[in-house]
Amino acid sequence: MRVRLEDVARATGVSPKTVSRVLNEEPSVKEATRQKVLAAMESMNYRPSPAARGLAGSRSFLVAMLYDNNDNPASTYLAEIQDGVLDSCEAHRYSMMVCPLRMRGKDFVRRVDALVTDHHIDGVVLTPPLTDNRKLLARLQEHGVAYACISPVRHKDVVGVFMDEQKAASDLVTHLVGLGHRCIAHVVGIADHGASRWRQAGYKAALTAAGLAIDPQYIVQGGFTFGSGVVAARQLFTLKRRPTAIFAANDDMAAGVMWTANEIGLKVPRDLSVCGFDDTPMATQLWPSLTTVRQPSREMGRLAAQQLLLQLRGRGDARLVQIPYELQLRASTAAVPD
Amino acid sequence: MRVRLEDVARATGVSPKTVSRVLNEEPSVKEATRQKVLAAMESMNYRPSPAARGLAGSRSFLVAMLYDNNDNPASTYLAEIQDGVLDSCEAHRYSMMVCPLRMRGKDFVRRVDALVTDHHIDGVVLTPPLTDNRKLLARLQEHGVAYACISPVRHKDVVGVFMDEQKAASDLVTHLVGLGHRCIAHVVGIADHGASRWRQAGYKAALTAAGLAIDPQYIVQGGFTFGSGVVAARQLFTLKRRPTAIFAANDDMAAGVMWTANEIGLKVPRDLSVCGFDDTPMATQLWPSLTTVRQPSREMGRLAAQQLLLQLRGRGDARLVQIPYELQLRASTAAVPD
DNA sequence: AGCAAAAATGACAGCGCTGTCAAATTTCGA
DNA sequence: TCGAAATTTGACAGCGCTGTCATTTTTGCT
Repeated sequence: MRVRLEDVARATGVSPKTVSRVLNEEPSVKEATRQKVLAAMESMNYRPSPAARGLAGSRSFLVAMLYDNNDNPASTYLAEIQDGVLDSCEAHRYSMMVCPLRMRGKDFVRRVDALVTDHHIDGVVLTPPLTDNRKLLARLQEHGVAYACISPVRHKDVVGVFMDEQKAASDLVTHLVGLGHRCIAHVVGIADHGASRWRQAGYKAALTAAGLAIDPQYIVQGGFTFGSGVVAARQLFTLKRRPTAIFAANDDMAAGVMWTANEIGLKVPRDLSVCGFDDTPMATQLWPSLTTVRQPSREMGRLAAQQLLLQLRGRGDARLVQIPYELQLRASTAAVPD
Repeated sequence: MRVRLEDVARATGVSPKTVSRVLNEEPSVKEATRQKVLAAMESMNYRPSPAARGLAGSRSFLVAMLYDNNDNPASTYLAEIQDGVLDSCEAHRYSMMVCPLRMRGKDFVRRVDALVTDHHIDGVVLTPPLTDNRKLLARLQEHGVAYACISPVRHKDVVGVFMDEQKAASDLVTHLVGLGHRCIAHVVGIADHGASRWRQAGYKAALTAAGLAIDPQYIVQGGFTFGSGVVAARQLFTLKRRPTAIFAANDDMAAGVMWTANEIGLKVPRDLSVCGFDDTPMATQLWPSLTTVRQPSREMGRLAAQQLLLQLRGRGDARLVQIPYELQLRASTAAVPD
């Protein structure tokens, strides 16, 4: 029925162990032998049994993508990252599991234990805000499970991928300033997310650099959701000196801001400039199309997984890769008229 | 280190095989024994090794969610279904893998072979348009892999979940007629998708029922993407008798239509009513919010997986579940003024 | 009470691979 | 040319569980 390693061994005239060595790319196999075995594997269409490898060996060739689905119900962001991770996994014949975790709740870390123990996971890709959960990281280390992070807050001794979000946010706000805006508000994301911190810091840095004061009234809390953008915008619109531009910490909230602007009859960008962050598909689908910062989620997923696999396969130095950002200046921002 | 089945057996004073029986919910175990074993498992925090179970037994407790990622790059629709499938899997201690498949290309079916053979997959959840790929279904049957379908075209001998999309579309268009619209256009989805066929059929049925003629000019081809909605709308807007309402076969295309309306200065819903289908998150985030049909993707994923597991666990009759639709009448549709 | 049938349990091999360690082969310097 | 070291290969056990089949215990009936 199934072609087993033993079959390949017999066909090649070597021992099963040698075939195993070839399969696992172990060093001490004579080149001629390796070629013979490889050829036999190919022609017999041999495919190793993950179950057997996992059971017998110390590796499972399984990686998991972990995410917090308290704050992230089925977002495009995660779907794209997942696609990227999958890409890298397939390239190296690893399999991927997706594991939503509810970061709130006591059994959160135990879920990880279960996962890791059950499936013998070799490594995980962590998405924010899991990337900086101390307990989680500690637990993974205890289990000897490697991990790569996407946009982690702490960069020390971490492998993965990140973007200079603060600089990007700063550039974006500087662009608003360049358009003549002086009253620029900011809708903050979920408090303890790195993304919120960096984007807010960038906002402040740009204002300061432009010699503008930072008005606490112009900084309102949001939660990365469309709805929270609506709430924040309503609050901002009641201010006596209404902002002429609003920088929302992500596209969803920016969409909420634009929606609210429409609701009260403000015309974007004539009466109000709006910009977001992430460049989700929605950004180009809104009217007017949204000025934002491109964050290539899929590529980030791919790179993070790539670094993780580098580590797992003992192939040289995995590192924290920086990925460039890109401003997307579109129709939702314009010069302030006077 | 790890708690094994044997450890539980020793602690309980029974043979490993009996513990195995309890684990697999086999019938012939005395209730008292079962309870003892269950208690021991619990207190020892025993978790079976999926690798060992897969290797030794005939089941892997693994299901895969298959989708075609040629036409579906990282959509919310799939992400939600995935969430739902995951829900059901976890409820029954099954694991899930996600498997993008490129339906174009020769090795498409071989990818499935690989998947199934490699991981010994017990069953798969199929999403459109995979649900009706004859070759795929045949191959799965050959492999003895059970499957459940989400919105399959053919309903005969199929397990899974579906909605009466034709009726829903018809209701929606009837609603437009009720608002006084007589020139109602339709943007069709990808040609061979069931969704496209049903929605178009519903459109036609509603017009016919209302005694309105079906004008081929008012039916334009789209591809389920925002961009294709834009293209379709531009085409419709050049017509001498411009439609007063456009029913797009999904929300993405409806968003494209609305975007294009904005582009040429048409005000929705004053100058044009627009409606979509699916009720993606975007529907409420557009301005004006989109009239559409609610399709509970997550619930559908959950139900499909549930039926699949019913089948896998030999628990009675899995079937094709019908799920009710729900019209979401929002701000993008209004009475035609005269 | 006694026996056949049914129910419950156990012994044992083996799923397909890898880790350990020993054996065979090759390489290389003197 | 020979021996020690390095390289390459192989034998074998066992990972944690389940399938098969044998054995023991219980049940139901006369």
